[in-house]
Amino acid sequence: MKNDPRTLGGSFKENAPLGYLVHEVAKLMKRRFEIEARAHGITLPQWRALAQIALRDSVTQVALAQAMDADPMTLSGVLDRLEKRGLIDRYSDPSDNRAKMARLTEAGAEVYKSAREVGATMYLNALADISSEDAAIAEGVLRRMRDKLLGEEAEAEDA
Amino acid sequence: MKNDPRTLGGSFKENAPLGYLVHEVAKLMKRRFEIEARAHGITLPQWRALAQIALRDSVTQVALAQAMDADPMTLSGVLDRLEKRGLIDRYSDPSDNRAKMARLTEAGAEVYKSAREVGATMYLNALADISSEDAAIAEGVLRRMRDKLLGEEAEAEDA
DNA sequence: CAGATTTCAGCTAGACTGAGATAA
DNA sequence: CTTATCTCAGTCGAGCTGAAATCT
Repeated sequence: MKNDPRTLGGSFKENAPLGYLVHEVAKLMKRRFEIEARAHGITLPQWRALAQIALRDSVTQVALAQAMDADPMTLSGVLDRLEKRGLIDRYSDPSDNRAKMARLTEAGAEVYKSAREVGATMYLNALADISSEDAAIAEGVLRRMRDKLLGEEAEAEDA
Repeated sequence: MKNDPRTLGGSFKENAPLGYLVHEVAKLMKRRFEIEARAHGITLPQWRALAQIALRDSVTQVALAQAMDADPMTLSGVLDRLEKRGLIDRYSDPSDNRAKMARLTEAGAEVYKSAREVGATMYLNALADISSEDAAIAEGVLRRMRDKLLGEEAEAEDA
């Protein structure tokens, strides 16, 4: 037993504001996903990379890093691990020898597929008994929060 | 420039589902908070620990770990860093010599206060131009997702 | 005795920074 | 020459595991 959610019960947990809830839900989803995906030896960032590659068939690392909102060096590490496990394949961009492209191997495509099922199952389960209207509103709220935060980041960079 | 959100524009970002959005917003809030809080040399988990201690005046590490949904060993590390920075103080529970209690030092209380302002500002800013009705619905949705995920975790432990 | 609480030692993946090679 | 792309080397905080010390 790593942590028993059944013995929590405090006033704080019940009154947690949106910011905390976002954090908590993200943490729980990450943990849950990684437990399920452990059989394939992949983590959430690794799965996100696989998904983005699958979505685009083949990408440069710059594009991948942007899509995943990750540091280029961080991404390099993630791809190293995926490559070592034989899930992806790196080759230099024929139109730009500086750039490297990443694509899924067959094994990678399989892992991606089963991990996607794991993720989808968890996701649908978490959303069960939530009306699609409410889900849509929540989605809109989060989207606006994201855009606001992204905007602030852009501003900070200009300074 | 670590990452430029202004050059993203892809179909995925615009259609990201709730699960992804939760993850993205959590990541952005974490990053933003840590940039602002760097002056005090604290991270998000450290701030969360400070907040939970402040909220309760003094706590055992077991209780803290539960409140933060963290591993006891992970928490021990977080507290080590806070103690080394002189922000908290550890002493053994007079009623149980195995347990150690943590409480804020004066410096810790100050850091907590200013970090709370940073967090609150960021939070209010992110929620600007979102109606309180929508925010309440989003809160409810996230709360249900959290409870569902917690429930699944409890089930998994029983197996 | 069993069980709770903390910590030690050690591991991993991720997120950074600064610097450098290489190519556009 | 300047800029972009990736990687090396190194650091850090976080999150684990297994095992031990200590106390109830």
